[in-house]
Amino acid sequence: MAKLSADDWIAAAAARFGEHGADAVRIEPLAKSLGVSKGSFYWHFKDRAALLGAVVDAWEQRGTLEIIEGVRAAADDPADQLWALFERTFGTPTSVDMFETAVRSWASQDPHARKLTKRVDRKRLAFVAGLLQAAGIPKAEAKRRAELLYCTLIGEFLQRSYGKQRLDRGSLRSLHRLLLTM
Amino acid sequence: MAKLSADDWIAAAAARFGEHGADAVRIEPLAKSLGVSKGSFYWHFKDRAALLGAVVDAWEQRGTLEIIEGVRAAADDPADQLWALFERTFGTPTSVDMFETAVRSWASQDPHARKLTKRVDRKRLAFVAGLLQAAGIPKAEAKRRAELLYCTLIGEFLQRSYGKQRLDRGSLRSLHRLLLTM
DNA sequence: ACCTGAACACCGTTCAAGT
DNA sequence: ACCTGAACACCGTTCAAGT
Repeated sequence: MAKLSADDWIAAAAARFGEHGADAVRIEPLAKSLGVSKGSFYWHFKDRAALLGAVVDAWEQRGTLEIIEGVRAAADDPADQLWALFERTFGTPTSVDMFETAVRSWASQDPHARKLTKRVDRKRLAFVAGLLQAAGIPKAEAKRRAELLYCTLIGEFLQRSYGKQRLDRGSLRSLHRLLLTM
Repeated sequence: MAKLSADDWIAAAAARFGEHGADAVRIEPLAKSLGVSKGSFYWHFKDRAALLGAVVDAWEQRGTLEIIEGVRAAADDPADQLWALFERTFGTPTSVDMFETAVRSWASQDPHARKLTKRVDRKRLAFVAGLLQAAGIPKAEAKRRAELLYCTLIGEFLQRSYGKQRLDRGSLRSLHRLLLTM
């Protein structure tokens, strides 16, 4: 039997976290699925909170930059970039948006997740506001619309977690048009 | 010592549910705070799931109609009604919007909460779509905008739970204007 | 460096017994 | 009709001991 690393625990925990929330991350079942005793967990982590902390840390890494880079590469025109952003966010796979929702629920309970989530939100908001400005919306209004758009996305994620259908192409087109209205 | 009714348990559970989510609703601490043994809980409810079921049932009663009535009474002009709706939803007290978020997280885990939340969402969406139609937006577009608005509200609630500032008057005004754009 | 096994605390659930 | 107290299972956490 190969020995486990902290990363093995984080990967297993992240899977459960994304599917069923922070609460479904339990040491004993995790240990069983990894084929070790639950006691061995405490060699890798101080406690359950430390494991959850590592899970959200890993999310911050990949959650912020990937999409931004993708959007920049996809188009030059700001209106097209906004559409590319829609495709990458509203069109994200279920596993990703479940994770987004799980972090936010957890952020309401846990100070570390809270600080980290706010940082992620701030970066994304700045990016979207910049994009709207580039499309000709005045700065103050661009900030407001960025915040509205971000709320819409987060709300869509949460509602999908209990079975709402994705926003269809028509709704996204309406949103695109409204956000760029002068 | 006065004996307890099922409603006493529901009230105590609803308070914890709204503040810290379904997960914070634990029988033993609840029993302690009510001054009885945890065993007595099982005279009133089949199990923990039944208690949570009763908590969300109570929410459905008051969560759907109160606001709709209030909005209808507040104004006659559809645009003014939309604004009255904003005040009653984006301006809701923290306890209410925490509860809204908690139900939705719970709905992703629990079939009963899921069915019930979808029913509540459907009723509210129909009301908002009707309101936008009355304001002159064509039916199909009114539906799309209602869904977008509802996403925005739910997203705002979730983000507030981890400390985001409320949308300010300026943002709400922008949203109001965009939703009524022809 | 990584793991086991036993121990203890906390909480969900059951149930026989109490008033 | 409503509650207690003891019992058991499950899981978080600790720790001495193993390799």
